[in-house]
Amino acid sequence: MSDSTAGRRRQAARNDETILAAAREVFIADAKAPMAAVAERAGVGMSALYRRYTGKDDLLRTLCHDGLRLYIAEAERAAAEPDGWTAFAAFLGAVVDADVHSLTVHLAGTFRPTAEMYADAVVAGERTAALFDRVRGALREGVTVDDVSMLLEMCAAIRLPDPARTMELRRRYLALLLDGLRVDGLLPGPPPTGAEITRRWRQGAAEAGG
Amino acid sequence: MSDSTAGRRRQAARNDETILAAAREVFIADAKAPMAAVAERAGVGMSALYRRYTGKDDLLRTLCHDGLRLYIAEAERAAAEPDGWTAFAAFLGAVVDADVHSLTVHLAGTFRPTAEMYADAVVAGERTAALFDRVRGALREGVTVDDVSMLLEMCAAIRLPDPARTMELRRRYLALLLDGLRVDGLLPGPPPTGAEITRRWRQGAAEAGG
DNA sequence: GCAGAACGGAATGATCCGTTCCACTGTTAT
DNA sequence: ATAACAGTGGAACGGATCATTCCGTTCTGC
Repeated sequence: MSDSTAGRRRQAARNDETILAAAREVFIADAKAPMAAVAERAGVGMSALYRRYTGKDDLLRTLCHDGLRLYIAEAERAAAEPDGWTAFAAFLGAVVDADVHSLTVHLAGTFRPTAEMYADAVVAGERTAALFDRVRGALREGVTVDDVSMLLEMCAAIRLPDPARTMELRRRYLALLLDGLRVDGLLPGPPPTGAEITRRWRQGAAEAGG
Repeated sequence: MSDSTAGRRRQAARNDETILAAAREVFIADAKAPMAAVAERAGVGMSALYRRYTGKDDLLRTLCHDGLRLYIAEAERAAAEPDGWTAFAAFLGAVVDADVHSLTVHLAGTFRPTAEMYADAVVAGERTAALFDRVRGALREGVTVDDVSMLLEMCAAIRLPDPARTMELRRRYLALLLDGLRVDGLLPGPPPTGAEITRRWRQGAAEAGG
């Protein structure tokens, strides 16, 4: 084999990446897209998909897990930042930009999560909490780390046909939310509970709304 | 006919309301719910639905138009309030509580809108602008009325299995957003354009994200 | 009683989609 | 060379989901 540029092996290796990237794009744009859409976007046939993944579940799980790992990686990268608020804001910005939410929460519930994925979800929660603790003093009373999940959800709801414009607007409203977090005064209603947040990771959570 | 309580006519008249209410509940919970789900929720058969509406489109259009009218009604009710900020906040609260967004924006694009609906959408925009103008002075620089649509979209994204809890949390984050609107300082990125907002009312806007 | 409005719910027909299958193409090892 | 095969494209299959229609029934208004 060595390095023949157009070898079958080479093509296959390149397809590994191509397919994953195509799947990410397609499922970020529409969580319920058909497998054929992924094949078309990647410019490959169905066989190329099913040779690599045992089924749609498998592909979705992979994508979701990758998103989770990205989330953790961004949290750890941000943690290195000396200023707590900068770290917190940069982390949220990165997560919003990468549309991690569409890759994780919106895909979870579609398949049975791995034990490993569940463990990583726990880690993600811990990393978030660590960043959150560093800014707690700057935030208004009564705000909890579980509120952060909801803020991310809200940002993910901003969705326009143009991805670049979507990112721009999400940043705009993320800034608005972050400013809101530092205003004085109690917010109405109890914050979300941990159970309300993690429920999404259990299988069977029906998609609602469209 | 007159007033016999259990007459077929009476039952039919009551079904008019029952079906509409059931449809509202069902389609708020899931914009893509099947007609059978509406029938079941209403406790009627399919015939009762198709006797009243020529098809699913017709029912959806009716629901959507009702939502639009509710939006306008709430805007006009709020306009009577002497204090501008109170009016603005009360209006947004009412719209969020009624989940008007799920009834209008999320349903639009599923069918071809009536000319009358389009006209009402314009009126809705005017009423919103009128309320907005009264608070513009209190808001941070660069915020436009089109931002308001996006804030409503963000609130609508908060969605839990329990409707009461959903309302509670939406109120919480609406308060956060409103506070954020009054912080000093420019927000990043240009605000949404009117075209970006009204695009949803034209037919063919594919649902994205799930 | 009778004509028919109103109804419940099963049957229909179309569409969509995950998955499988098969013929084909280059590659590799002998 | 050439056999054996990994890798592939894309058509075909089978199940599921739905909007809509249809038919037999019930009850009202006269």
